[in-house]
Amino acid sequence: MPSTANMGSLDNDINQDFQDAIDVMQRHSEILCYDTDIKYYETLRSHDSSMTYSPSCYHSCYTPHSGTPGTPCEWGEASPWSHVVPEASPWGTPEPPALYPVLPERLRKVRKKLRLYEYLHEALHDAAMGDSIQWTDRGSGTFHFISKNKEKLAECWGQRKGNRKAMTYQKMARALRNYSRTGEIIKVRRKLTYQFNPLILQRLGTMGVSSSGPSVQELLPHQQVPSEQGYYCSAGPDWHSWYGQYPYQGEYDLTAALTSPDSLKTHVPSE
DNA sequence: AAATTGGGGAAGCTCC
DNA sequence: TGGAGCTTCCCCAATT
Repeated sequence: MPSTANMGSLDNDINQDFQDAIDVMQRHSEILCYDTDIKYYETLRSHDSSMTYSPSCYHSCYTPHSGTPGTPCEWGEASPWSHVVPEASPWGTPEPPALYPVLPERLRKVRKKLRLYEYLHEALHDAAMGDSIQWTDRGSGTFHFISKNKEKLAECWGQRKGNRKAMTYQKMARALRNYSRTGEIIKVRRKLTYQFNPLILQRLGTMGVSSSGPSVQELLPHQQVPSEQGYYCSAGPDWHSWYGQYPYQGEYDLTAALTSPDSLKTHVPSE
């Protein structure tokens, strides 16, 4: 098990990196609208006005009690979940406003499309989705799907995206496997279990469910994340130290994969 | 043995 | 118009 001191050091490093990244993003990024969310809301509203909306199935842009359906949520707002299911947050209280930095009006106009890993992170904080997806070890970003209801989560994801056909767990898992190559999420060798990249987790935790943040590659431009590399080492040497710190490390055959010359010549985090 | 889960190739679609 | 990020289909292997 990792020492608390080491983890704290890593946290500090990551926090500093993310602060820098966020500063840059706030200066340069254009945030694009979740048009698919709006479309989904419109679909729901037209089909079933009595439907109970889960914030994971129907994104927070609609606040049932506010009387402003379809209004895109703004970054300056507190947790959107707090409108819908105030008790749902695992933190016990609505998200502190600090987690949703107030951005200039110009930057709030539009946001990028929601990405799957963002949706999953969102679902993990949604009590209504607790029967479909749960944290295995929140500290390490490990989560698992509940076998019985995993299809429900997938369906919600498909609805949220406005897919032509119904999303299934199989298809969602296929998308998740693609994350193995880019490093956002990897498969844990445990049934229905996956793990967020800690940097992604940190960004999601810092910025709520925004999708405008940098990719792993953007965050770690000095790292090589070649798709040709093995699936467990796809995110480079930082993952080596990362796995060294969290549970399930013994379930990975990482040693061989991560000790290749290529994987070691890049960034190795200081303690 | 059957069902479930995991994995990947490949083509297609939508959005930026 | 090209690339990213899925989505969809299909097939097969491994695990339960």
